[in-house]
Amino acid sequence: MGKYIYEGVKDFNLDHIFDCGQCFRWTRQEDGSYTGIAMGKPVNVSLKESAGGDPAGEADRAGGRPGQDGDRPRLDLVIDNCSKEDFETIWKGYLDLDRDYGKIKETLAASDEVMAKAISGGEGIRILRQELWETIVSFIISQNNNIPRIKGCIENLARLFGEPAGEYGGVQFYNVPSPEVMAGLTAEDLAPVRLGYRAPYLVETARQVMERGGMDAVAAELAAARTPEEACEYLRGFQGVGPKVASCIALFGLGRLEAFPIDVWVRRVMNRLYGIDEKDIKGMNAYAAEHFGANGGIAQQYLFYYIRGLDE
DNA sequence: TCGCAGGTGGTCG
DNA sequence: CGACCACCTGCG
Repeated sequence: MGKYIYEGVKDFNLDHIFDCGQCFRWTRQEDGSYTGIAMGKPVNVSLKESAGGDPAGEADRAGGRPGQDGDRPRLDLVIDNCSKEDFETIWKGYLDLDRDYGKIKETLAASDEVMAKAISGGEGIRILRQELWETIVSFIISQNNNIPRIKGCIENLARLFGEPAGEYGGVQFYNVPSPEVMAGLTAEDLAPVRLGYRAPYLVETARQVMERGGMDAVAAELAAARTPEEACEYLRGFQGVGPKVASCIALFGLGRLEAFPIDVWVRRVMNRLYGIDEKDIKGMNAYAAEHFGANGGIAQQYLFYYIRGLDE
């Protein structure tokens, strides 16, 4: 399979998207592209600048007017190992390409001065629309853990217990094992994955999914939830899923863009930039609901990327 | 060595 | 309820 090229992509930065903690199965290559797997398809994603002078993103960052092309530089998105059909059915949705992030950024920046600054640090973020089960597994693993180890655990889990998903660049890829498979395992079986105390959480959650009729049934119940709070309440019924993990699943696995996951980084940034007490989770949720509204999850990503940039 | 890393579950008061 | 605290593991 060859390359698929999506011409004229805007508000799209590979590092902002794949290195902001929302996903764990993508690896940065030496050339700045990312190789990874989603929906059982391994691909490489890169950007190519077509003719034009200015550095990418400047026009948008300064509050550029959408709809005006002018002599703005054009950026093409290149997906290698991707057919036109795969692009239409998988990657367009996964990469959230149909959403107008320029407009969202304008809205967020207009209502909040701090956010205007945060956006300029991660202006190319997009919320990936990830698979539900993989998102549940990933964020249960993420608790009290660091990103390199989270990635390692997920790779181990896929390699040792998942189905082969084809090869790319000389590397064999594997899918995260299904709830059916994981429900049949024990925490002991999972020892080589090095999940620590999270292993029994995953096994129990897989069993709970099966008890509820499998992943499709769970997804249907979650789709019926009117609000992200309702979805989170349901998700918190799973072992190892607390408020933060539930919120991440709602945002990244269900596409509930209002969800506003509050982790240690967001707590820090909300305290440092808005003066809200670090323990006042309720206050932070209220602030997000009022100022960020339907775009809470996207705002959270800008804040997250921003504070990480400040600390590094 | 010991603390810490994108929290959660269990136990108290 | 809200405030603690242990917890697998690997790294600095």
